[in-house]
Amino acid sequence: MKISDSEMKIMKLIWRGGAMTAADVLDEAHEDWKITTVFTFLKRLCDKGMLEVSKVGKINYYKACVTEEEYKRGQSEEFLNDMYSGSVKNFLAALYGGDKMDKNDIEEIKQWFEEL
Amino acid sequence: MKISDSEMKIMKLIWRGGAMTAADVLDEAHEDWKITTVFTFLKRLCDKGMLEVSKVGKINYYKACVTEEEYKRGQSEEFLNDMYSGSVKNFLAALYGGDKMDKNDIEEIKQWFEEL
DNA sequence: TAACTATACTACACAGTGTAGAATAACGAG
DNA sequence: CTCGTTATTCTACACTGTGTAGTATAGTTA
Repeated sequence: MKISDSEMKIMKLIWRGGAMTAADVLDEAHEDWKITTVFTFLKRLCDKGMLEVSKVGKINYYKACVTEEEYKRGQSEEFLNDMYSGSVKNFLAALYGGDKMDKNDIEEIKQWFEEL
Repeated sequence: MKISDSEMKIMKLIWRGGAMTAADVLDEAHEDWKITTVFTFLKRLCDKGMLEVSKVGKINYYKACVTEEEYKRGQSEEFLNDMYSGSVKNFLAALYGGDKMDKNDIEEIKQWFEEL
């Protein structure tokens, strides 16, 4: 499920800080948003299956349904499928042609593989 | 530069087949497009810097300005930056947590690294 | 019971995309 | 030289996603 930049910003807050109210999000986002704008984003994130609400009294707490790791993994798999027929190796080979992986990166990755 | 699904379909045709006319694209795409629709897509691809036109007589030939490898690499780097602060290692580690990389994939990649 | 607060609902503008009709330009046939 | 044909450009419209927020509502409290 794709989310927009603003939605991502909110997800990051909630992933790092746990369940939050709309007011909390407004406080922590440091964006020039109205509270109603925040509610719109939160609602859309619920619709997209990223958040769920629990009401405590009249207060809505929004908490993540999907972890950051799950989300990123999902996005990564989708990207690999779209772009490289799902092949991690092809992806690495493509990057190797550019300047995205230098000697250091490669050493680091090799080492990481050794440790598996 | 991001391109849409239809635009991507056209780029793939041109990447694989070399410079083409709008009519060629229409023929090869096997989509239910009108010729004017094809011209719209081709124009947008030119505007996005993906194609360039050379006129031979009254006929436009559209050829790629960006190779498939360049495009994919660009997309991949953008993805890595957005999602994993540019770190290939973090990307691999994230996939490792899922089912995207099995033993075979890992062996394959290890081997690829050895050969570098 | 009137104001306040938290939330939900509705709305609008702007960009990107898919779609294509209408206008135009250039060329060849008569 | 004029007209139809062909290749191309221009213009337009609908639909979706996104950012943005005013307005309505319901529950709470002074």
